[in-house]
Amino acid sequence: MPNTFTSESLPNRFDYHEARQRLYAWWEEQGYFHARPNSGREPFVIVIPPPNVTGALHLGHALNNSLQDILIRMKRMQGYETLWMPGTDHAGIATQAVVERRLKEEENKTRHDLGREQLVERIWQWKSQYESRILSQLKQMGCSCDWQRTRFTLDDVCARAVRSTFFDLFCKGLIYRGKRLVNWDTFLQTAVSDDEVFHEEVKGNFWHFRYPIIDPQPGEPTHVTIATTRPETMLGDTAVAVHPDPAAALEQSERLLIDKREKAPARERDEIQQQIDQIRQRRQQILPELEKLRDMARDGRRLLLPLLNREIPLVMDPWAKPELGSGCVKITPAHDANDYEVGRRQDLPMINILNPDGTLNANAGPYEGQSIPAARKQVVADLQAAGLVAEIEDRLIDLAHSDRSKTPIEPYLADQWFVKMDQLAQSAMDAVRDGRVRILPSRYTKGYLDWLGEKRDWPVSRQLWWGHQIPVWSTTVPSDQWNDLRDRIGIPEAVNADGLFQLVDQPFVAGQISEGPNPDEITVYLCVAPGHESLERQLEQAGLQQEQDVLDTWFSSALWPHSTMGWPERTDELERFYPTSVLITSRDIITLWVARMVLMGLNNMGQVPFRDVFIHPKILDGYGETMSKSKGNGIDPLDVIDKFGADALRFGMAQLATPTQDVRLPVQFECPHCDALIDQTKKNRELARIRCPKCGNEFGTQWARSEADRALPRGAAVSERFEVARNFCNKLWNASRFALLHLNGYQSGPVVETDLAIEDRWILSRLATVTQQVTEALEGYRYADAARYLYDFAWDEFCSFYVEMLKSRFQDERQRPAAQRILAHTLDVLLRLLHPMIPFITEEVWQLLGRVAAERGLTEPTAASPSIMIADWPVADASQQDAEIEERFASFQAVLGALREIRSRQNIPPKTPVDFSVRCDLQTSQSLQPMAGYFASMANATAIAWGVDVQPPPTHAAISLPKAEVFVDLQNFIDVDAEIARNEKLLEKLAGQIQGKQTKLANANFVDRAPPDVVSRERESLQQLQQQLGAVETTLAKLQSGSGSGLDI
RNA sequence: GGGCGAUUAGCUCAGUUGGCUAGAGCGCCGCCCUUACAAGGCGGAUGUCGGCGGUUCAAGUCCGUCAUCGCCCA
Repeated sequence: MPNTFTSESLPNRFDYHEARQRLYAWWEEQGYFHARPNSGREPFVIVIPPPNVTGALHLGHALNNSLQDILIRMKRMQGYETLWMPGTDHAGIATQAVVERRLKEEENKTRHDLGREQLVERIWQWKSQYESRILSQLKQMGCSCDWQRTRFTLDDVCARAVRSTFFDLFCKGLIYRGKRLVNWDTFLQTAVSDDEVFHEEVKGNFWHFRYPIIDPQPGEPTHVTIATTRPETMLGDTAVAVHPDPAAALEQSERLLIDKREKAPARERDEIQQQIDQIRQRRQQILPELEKLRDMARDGRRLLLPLLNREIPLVMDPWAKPELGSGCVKITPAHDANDYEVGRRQDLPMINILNPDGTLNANAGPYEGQSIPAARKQVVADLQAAGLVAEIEDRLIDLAHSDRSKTPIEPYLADQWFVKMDQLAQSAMDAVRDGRVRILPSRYTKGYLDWLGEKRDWPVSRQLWWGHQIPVWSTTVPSDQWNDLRDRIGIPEAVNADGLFQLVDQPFVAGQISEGPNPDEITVYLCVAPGHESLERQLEQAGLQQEQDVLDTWFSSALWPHSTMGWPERTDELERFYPTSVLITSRDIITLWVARMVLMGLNNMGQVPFRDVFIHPKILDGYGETMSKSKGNGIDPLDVIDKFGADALRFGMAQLATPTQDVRLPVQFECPHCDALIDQTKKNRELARIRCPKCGNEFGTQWARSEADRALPRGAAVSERFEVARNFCNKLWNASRFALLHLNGYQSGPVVETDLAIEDRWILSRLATVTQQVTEALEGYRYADAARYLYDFAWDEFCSFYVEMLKSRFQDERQRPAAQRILAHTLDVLLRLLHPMIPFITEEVWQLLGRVAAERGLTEPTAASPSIMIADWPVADASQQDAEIEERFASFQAVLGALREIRSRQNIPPKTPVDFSVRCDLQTSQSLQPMAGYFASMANATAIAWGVDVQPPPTHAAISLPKAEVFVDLQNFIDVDAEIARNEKLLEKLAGQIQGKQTKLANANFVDRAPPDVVSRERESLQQLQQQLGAVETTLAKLQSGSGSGLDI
C-alpha cells in the first residue's frame, strides 16, 4: 500500500459500512476482546445486563451497551485487564409467552397440544435465533465483549450455579413452600409477578347484592347488602365483614377530611366539604344499623350465602369501611388480595373456585365448568330471580391485565416456593449503607433501601415450562405409612424445628417435612445438590416426583456476576475478576435485579458483586412516552447504524447520557424513496403505510400486514439527533484527511521549544486540558460532559483554528517539519481520546496515520501501537497547560471575530481584501502583530497599524473589544445605515449593562460584603464597558454626521 | 396517598460549590461551491430561565408554595 495519500485515494466521506465489518473482524481475530486472568494487570470488569432473548435490541439497549463499551475501551487503553462479560437472559415468562402466542397464531395450537418437551424445544429454537440476532447487534455496535465467555442464564454453567444456590438456601432453611395469592394469567396458566401486570380502566358494573341473615331477631335487619365488581366471586365467599367500631371509624375519616379541607386550595374545598357532609349523613342513616350488625357479629351470627346456601359468618374487621357502600363487605379470601388478609386475620376458610384455565371448579357447585364471564352472567341472573339484587351501577373498573397475554388477571390462591428475605435483604441493605456498593446517581439509593426494607419474601416459583425446574422432589403419604417411607429413603429420626434434615449418609440431599394437603397426610420435600442425577433417579424410583414449576428468571439473573465466571467452581476468573467494577443499567430494574444480585453475591461469594452501580437515563420518544414496539415508536439500533453509522449511534448515545432520569428523542420515519425524515406523530406511528410529503411516494411501516403494504419499501424509524454525531464524525474524518494529505514527507523527531508557534503552544495547552477533563468525566460516568469536551475541542479548536492556521505554515519549507510533527501528535492524542466513543473511525484513521507517520510523539517519538484499541490512554501533561498563551490566543480570536463580523455586516465579499488597524496597548500589539498572516488568511484582512495612538481611518467600521478597538477601513463599501443601526443597538445594550453594574457597585452592602475579588472584577468590567461605550458613541457620532454629507468624511 | 424527577431560545438539551454580559446543536435569516469537509465555512436574530413568595450584597442555581408533565411504590 502506498505511504502517501492523494485527494483521490481518500474519499471525502468515511465509508462506515465497509470499515465497521473489516475492523471488527480484525479486532476479534487479534484477541483484543479476550481477558486473561493471569496477565498480572489490575482487572476492570463489567458484566452485561443480559438482554432478554424475547426480541431484538432496541435503542435503550444501544444506550446501555454503548456506555459499557466506552468505559471498557478506555480502561483497556489505561492498561487494565478488562473483561466485559456478555450473555443473554432466558426471560422465562416473556419468552414462553411470545412463543406460545406464535404457536396459537400460526398453528392454532396451545402448549398442551405440544407437551412440555416439544414446547421447550421450540423455545430453544426461538432463543438461538434471537440470541444470535442480539449478539450480532452488539457486534455491529462495536461492543468489545469477551465473546469466548458468552453465557446464557439457562446454560449448563448457569444451571449449576442456580442449583447450587437453591440447595444452599434450602439447607439454610431460607426456602419454604406456602400458599399465596398470585396474579393468575388464565391464558398462559401461570402466576405473573406484579411487574408483569398493567392496570387499565374498563367499563364495568358495581353490583349490590343482599345476603339473608339466618334467623333474624325482631328489630334486626333481615339482609346485609354487599357490593362487588366481580359477582361470580361470591361463590367463594367465606364471610361478610362489618367494622368493629363503625362510629370511631366514621369519626376518624371525618377528622381526616376536615384536616384535608383546611390545607386544600380553595377550589377543592367544596368537594371535600361534600364528602364531609356525606359522612355526617351516614352517621344519621346507617350507623345505627352498622352498630347492630357489629353486635350481631360479636354474637357469632351467620348469613346464608345465596345460590350455594352455605352458612358464612358475619365477622368484625376494619377492612369493612363504614364510609363506603353499605358499610359491609363480602370476604373472598382466595380471590382478592385484601380479603386474603382478612381471611388470615379472621382464620376463615379459603375457597378456590377457579381451575387454572379460568373455568370454575367443583367448589362453584352448579356453576362448575363455566367460564368466568358466563358464570358472572348466570350468578347475576340467578340472584335477580331470587330477588337479591339491590342495585346495578355502571362504573369504571381498574382492572389488572397480564402484560404478556393482555388478558385480565385473576387473583388466585396457589402453592408457591418462597425465599425468606429478612437476612438476605438486610445484608444487601448494609452493603449499600456502608458504601461497599455505591449507587449513582445517589438519589436512586432511597428506592433500593425502601424496597429491601420491606423484606417481603420472594416468591420464586413460576408455573412455566421454560426455565430452571425447581430441584425438589416430593411425595405425600398417609401418616400411617410415614415410617415406611422414612426407612425407604433414609430420613433421619431427628429433624430440626423447621422440619429440615439431611438424608442419612447422604450430604447431597436435604429435606423438609411438612403437613400434607389433607389431614393425616405428610409431605416430604427433598432438594438435591447439582451433579447427582443418579440420586434423582433413585428418588423417582422411590415414588418421588420433581416439582413441575420453574424458578423466577430473576433467580438466575441474580447470580449473573458470579455464575458467568463459573461459580461454584473456584475458577481463575472468579479469583481474578470478582467482584466486578461497575454495573451499568437503567433504573427500572434496581429492585428486581440489582438488589437481588447484591444479596445473592453476598450469600454465595461473601462479597458484593460490584463496587458501583451506574444508572443511566431512559430514552423516551418526542412526546415523553417510553418507546415500545406495541406503540410503534421504537427505534432499531441497526436502522440508526445503517443511516448514520455505528460511531454516530455511540457518540449520540454518549451525548444523551446526562444525569437526568429521562431523555427525549424525537422519532422520524426515513422515506426509503427520497431519504426525507418525516416526524413521527401519535397518528402516523400507528399506520401501516405512510405517504412521504416530500416525494409523494408511499412506504410501509412495522405495521404492514397486508400483502400490498408489505410489498412497499419499508421506512425505517430513526432520530435526527444522530445527525449531529454523524456530522461530527464526518468532520473528524475530513480533518484527518487534511492531515494525511499534508503529512507527505513527515519525519519523526523531537520538537524543540523554539519550533513552537503560539498556535502550537495553544493547541497543546488545550489538548492537555481536554485530556484531563475527558478522563475525569468518563471516570465519573459523566459521558455527556466527555462528549461535549471532545466535540468542542475537535471542532471549534482543532478544526476551526489549528488546522486552518497550519495551511499557511505548510507552505513554508522551514516550518513544515515541526508543524507536521505537532499535527500528527495532536491528531494522535485526539483519536485516542475519541476511540472509546467512536471506535471505528478512530481505528481507521489510526491505521492510515500509521502509514505516513508511524512514529509519533513530541519529545521522544515512538512507534504507534498496531491498533488504537490497545494504544495507551493519553495522560494530561500539566506542564503544557499555559494560561497566558490561552489568553493571548483568545485575544487573537476576538480580533479575528471582529474582522469577520464587520465583513459580514458590510456584505464585503470574501475575496475582497480589507485593511484594518487596531488600537491597543503595547503588550497586546506585540502578541498579535506576529499573527498578521493569519488575519490575512482567515479574514482576508491586512493590518496597517497597531498601537496606543492608532487613529481610525476617515470611513470605517469599528468594534470595541475588552482589550482593543478594531477599525476596518471601509471607504469603498460602507453601508452607513446598517452601521448606525448596529451601533445604536449596541449602545443601548452597553448602557443597560453599565447601569446594572453601577447600581450594583453603588450598593454599599455589595461592596462591603461580597468577596473582594468579586467586587474588583465588577469594577474592572464596568470600566471596560464604559470604554466600549465611549468608542461606540464616537463611531456613531461620526457616522451620523457623515451620513448627511456623503460618505467620505 | 407516598417517593423521585422535570419545566431554560421554535425543537432537543448544557449550565459544578449562588458571583463577569445565560450557552450548544438543530431549525431560522444573510453571505460564500475558499484546493480537509455544503454532512461544510463565515456572520446574524431569537430567552419576563413554568408562576408567585422568601433567604442573600447577589438567585437559572438555595428555601417555600402553586401549576403542568413524567416515572416508581402502595
